[in-house]
Amino acid sequence: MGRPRRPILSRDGIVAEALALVDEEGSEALTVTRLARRLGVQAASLYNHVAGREEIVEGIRDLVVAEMDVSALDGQPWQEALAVWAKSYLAAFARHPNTAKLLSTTTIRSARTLEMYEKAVTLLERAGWPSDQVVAVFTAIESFAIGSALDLAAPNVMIDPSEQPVPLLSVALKDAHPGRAMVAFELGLEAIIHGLDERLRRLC
Amino acid sequence: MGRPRRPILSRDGIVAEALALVDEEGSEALTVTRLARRLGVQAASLYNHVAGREEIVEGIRDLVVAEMDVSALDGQPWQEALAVWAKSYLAAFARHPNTAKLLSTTTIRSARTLEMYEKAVTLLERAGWPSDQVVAVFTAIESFAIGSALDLAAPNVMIDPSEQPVPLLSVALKDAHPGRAMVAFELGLEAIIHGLDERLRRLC
DNA sequence: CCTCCGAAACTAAAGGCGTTAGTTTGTTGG
DNA sequence: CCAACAAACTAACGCCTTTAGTTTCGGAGG
Repeated sequence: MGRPRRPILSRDGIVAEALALVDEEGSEALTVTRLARRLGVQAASLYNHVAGREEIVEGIRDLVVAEMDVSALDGQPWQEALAVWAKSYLAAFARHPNTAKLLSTTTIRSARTLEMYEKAVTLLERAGWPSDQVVAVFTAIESFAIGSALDLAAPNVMIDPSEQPVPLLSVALKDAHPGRAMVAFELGLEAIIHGLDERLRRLC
Repeated sequence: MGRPRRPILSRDGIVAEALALVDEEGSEALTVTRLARRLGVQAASLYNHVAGREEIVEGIRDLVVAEMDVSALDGQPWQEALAVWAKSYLAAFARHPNTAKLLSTTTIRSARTLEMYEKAVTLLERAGWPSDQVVAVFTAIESFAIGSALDLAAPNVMIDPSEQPVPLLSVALKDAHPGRAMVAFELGLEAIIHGLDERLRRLC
């Protein structure tokens, strides 16, 4: 016991291991105790490097957002730029599906995330969207992306045969392949951007 | 102690109180212990009526879904039907914003929810959507609605002045009124349904 | 070289969580 | 009237997050 010859822990190492833990065992597995066990250390030791569990979660957000193609938001035209960005958004969550639940509701403080929002606002303003609609447009796309990310990780619907029957649904879900969430996302993304495009044209 | 003269608990009463608890104190407040305290009872007593915490959550889903206008899915045309339904979907979550986080990821077993899905599938098949796209279309709309519901309950973005500045974002968020999530939803819903409409017309 | 300080691990503990097992007591059908 | 059952209870287990105080190591100043 006592201080080790070489430090075992670091903030970045803790966050990275936390992401690995969530990837491998799900979001409920992210407890300080289990994380510490993986790191070969007592739970209390983490508090020398991190203020608490919440800071770890926010660190995970930063790692996931880092995998998104934020530079796509510099591109032209805005429809294509948003589409590329949104796809990279979902792709990041597809690589870390279990993080979606963890990140969907907590307060956003991550600098990288704010930077991403700033770029999106810039893009839409430049494209000619009225200032009072810019946030709504971006929010709509991100809400769709978050919802799709959750769907990606969602357990399958359970149909209870003792309840009233749902024949069409049963058939429709029968040939549900993995990747069905991805297909729905691509379809919806195309539709929403198409619809937004038309709205902007009507405004001019 | 011992059996009371008149029963204090019931499955429905427990679930109703759980929804009230989540409404008033947030989704993290939904613990068996705190729920029992509100009901004036020991935690273990709930297990006489309910298999566990998960069943309570699924009961909450049933109550929230019951507030949605499922009958709208019987309407015509499909664009209007889906729009009315989706608005009632979000309205239900607007009345119970804290439930969104609770319900966004758990396995769906609620009979009312399955019934709703069945109606949606029926609607879209009748409207002429190809069978292999029906689930994707509906999933896209529901993902958007879920994402918007989460946004409704999300705490505000925190901008840390010590980090790099985000000028446009700061301005854009400055005049963010309550109801901004609702505005983004209406805008996105119109866009996505418009886009889907066009896709269906191209298919025919 | 020694001492002292801060860093980084530790142990111990408080207080909350979900859940199970077994107990007590009130109600009711035979 | 009493047996069976229902619905509360207490006690306990093994988790959880976090705080407080302790031990040991490395390095900087004398």
